[in-house]
Amino acid sequence: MKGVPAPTVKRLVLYYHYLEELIRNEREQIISSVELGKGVGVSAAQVRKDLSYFGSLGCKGVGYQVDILRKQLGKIIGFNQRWPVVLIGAGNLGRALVYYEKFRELGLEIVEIFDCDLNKIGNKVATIPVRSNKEMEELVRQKGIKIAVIAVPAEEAQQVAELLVRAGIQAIWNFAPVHLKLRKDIVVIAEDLSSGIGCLIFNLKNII
Amino acid sequence: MKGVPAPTVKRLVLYYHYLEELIRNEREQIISSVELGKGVGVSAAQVRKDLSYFGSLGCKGVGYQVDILRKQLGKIIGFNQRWPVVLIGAGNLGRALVYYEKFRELGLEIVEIFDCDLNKIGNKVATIPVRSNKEMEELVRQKGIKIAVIAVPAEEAQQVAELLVRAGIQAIWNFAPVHLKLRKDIVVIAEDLSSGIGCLIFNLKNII
DNA sequence: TAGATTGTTAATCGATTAACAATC
DNA sequence: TAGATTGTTAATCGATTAACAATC
Repeated sequence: MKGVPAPTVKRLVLYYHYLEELIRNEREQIISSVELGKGVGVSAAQVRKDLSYFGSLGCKGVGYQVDILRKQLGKIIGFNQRWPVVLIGAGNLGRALVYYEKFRELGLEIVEIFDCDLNKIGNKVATIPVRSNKEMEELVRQKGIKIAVIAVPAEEAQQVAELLVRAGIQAIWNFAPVHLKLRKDIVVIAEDLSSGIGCLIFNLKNII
Repeated sequence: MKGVPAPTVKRLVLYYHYLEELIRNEREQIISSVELGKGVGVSAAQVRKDLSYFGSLGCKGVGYQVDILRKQLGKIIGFNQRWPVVLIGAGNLGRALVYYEKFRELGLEIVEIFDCDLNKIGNKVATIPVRSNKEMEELVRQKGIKIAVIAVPAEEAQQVAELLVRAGIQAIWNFAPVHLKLRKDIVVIAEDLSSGIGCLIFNLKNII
């Protein structure tokens, strides 16, 4: 699965959601690249190209079978497995993520929460106790957890990330607006909300 | 400001944050494109190219003056103004956004919250009362608000968006994992967290 | 003057789009 | 068979990188 462009992976998720919605609403059994493209705001050629990275998922002259394609995309992306996850940072954002339903539906399950704030340690978020960062390394290693979510302030993110990598974490979903300097083989997804704010304001300013 | 690539705008925000951090830590007064690039994980050529869209912000043979560049970027992006914002959806994600400090620091201020859930209407989030969606159109129009944040379930997003546009909203920050079909002149920033999850899992699966 | 670094142009790279043969 | 639609190749487009003249 090397050689798949990053934008393609993002769109696979959009296709997946759209197909899910079709299934929920019991719409058509078959969908064409034109319809799927319209549904997610992408050209039909783009849809076909994206899907073609993973083999022949459709049927020439017919289209794609909705339920099968959904299942295949789930498998391709990895939504079909359960991934235990640690969350670092039990602030507002971190707590919201714990309660975020979609998270679990897609296979990510927060199983441990860590924070360095003594006022938060010992509290529970939903059913999960907030533990001290000092316990993190041992627990992550012991449970063999591979994925971490960083929801700490920008100043702490790099330090926390290094600790996570030392503990054996291989993929990080980073909500702090900083570039993490880590080993090349660590997967880092930057989910910086302020870049979204920036694009929003910039574009608005320039149409008004 | 037309012709600026979208990836460039995202990076401007990174530069802005990095410069802020330098200022907070009272580091150097001057920074080169090489250093700035290293700081945010981008090539020096990329930094210079990005900045060059907005004129000559540096000094040949010297570099960029940190505090001045920060201020200029703030102005270019639009972080120097205050933008009143409405939030639709007072669920976990919506409430977290209300408490999200960065938000206000960058100029976005949530001034109204709407929801269609009778159990939520009338409650307060921080100091802001949750109102019925039915009051939205009038209040948005009356206050002349231009920016909305959609934090409702996927099924409701399109409908809410149409209502917002009717009320005069010009830019939407959309957290629902759906493509909004709206007039071309409406700015829509898709902040779909599940696409982040997808990229994370996909990439992890393919290195293991 | 010598060294450093910008701003910009040209070259490269990669992603998107268009077109069409294959085939249901 | 005629119509529809995929999968794929080639053409286009746009963004990134490399190179270098300008200049502090």
